[in-house]
Amino acid sequence: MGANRVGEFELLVLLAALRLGPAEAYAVPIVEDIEMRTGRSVRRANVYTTLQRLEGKGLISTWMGEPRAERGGKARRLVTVNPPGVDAVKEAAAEIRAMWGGLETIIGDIA
Amino acid sequence: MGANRVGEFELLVLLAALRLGPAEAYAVPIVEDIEMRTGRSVRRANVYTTLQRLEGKGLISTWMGEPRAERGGKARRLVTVNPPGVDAVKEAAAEIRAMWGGLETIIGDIA
DNA sequence: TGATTAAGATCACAATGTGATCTTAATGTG
DNA sequence: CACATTAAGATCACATTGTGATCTTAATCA
Repeated sequence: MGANRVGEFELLVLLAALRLGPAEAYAVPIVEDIEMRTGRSVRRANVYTTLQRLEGKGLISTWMGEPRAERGGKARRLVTVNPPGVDAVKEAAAEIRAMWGGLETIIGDIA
Repeated sequence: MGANRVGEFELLVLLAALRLGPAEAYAVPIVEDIEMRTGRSVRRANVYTTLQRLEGKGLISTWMGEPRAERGGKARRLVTVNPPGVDAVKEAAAEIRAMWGGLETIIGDIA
């Protein structure tokens, strides 16, 4: 427990991968998901770096998909979140819940 | 907007300082607050490091309190969260809400 | 054949996280 | 009075994570 704490951006990538699902999770839509939801700008390169680190920790697995018959239809590196990755996400959720508790009145419009 | 993104641990320290309030926020209870709520173990030294960095960014201000007539009653370095610090916390809250939205069914027991 | 497009990849450096270690200033005690 | 004890503050180095610059590859289109 707690052995797999992830960084802030790593968590965003895990969440995007979970939302997209194994058939659709690869760097480009991961970038789009994070950008659209948070409004911040994300480099594809940084997603690759992070995917490599997450895979190194065993939190995700990746594999190359099939090339597609479209312009620029290069094979995609698809992503699936492994059970330890899901655990890390759940632990992050628990931590967030614990730390934000009771602050609504102090900060205002958290909820 | 978005200019003051804080790291994961920096955010935990800001939240603890907000919860404790200016009269009670100094390193020792900040450590206790984070440990009790998250269950993770926190070094006082790391809180000092983080307080220095947060103060460097202008997100908090600190000052030395009065020594107390108790054993080990050394002056405490008290902490107050400045308006930019509150903004950073609100931005973090917004980001969390945006990124976690719609994942309840996928992950299970988030809420 | 060369342009265009979608996608993948490496690298270096910056920012943040974290453990080891030490110091200081107060009171208690033999 | 000297020394122990306690609460608190501080510095440092190193590990981990975040991020921009830059380049490559593989597909179709003109």
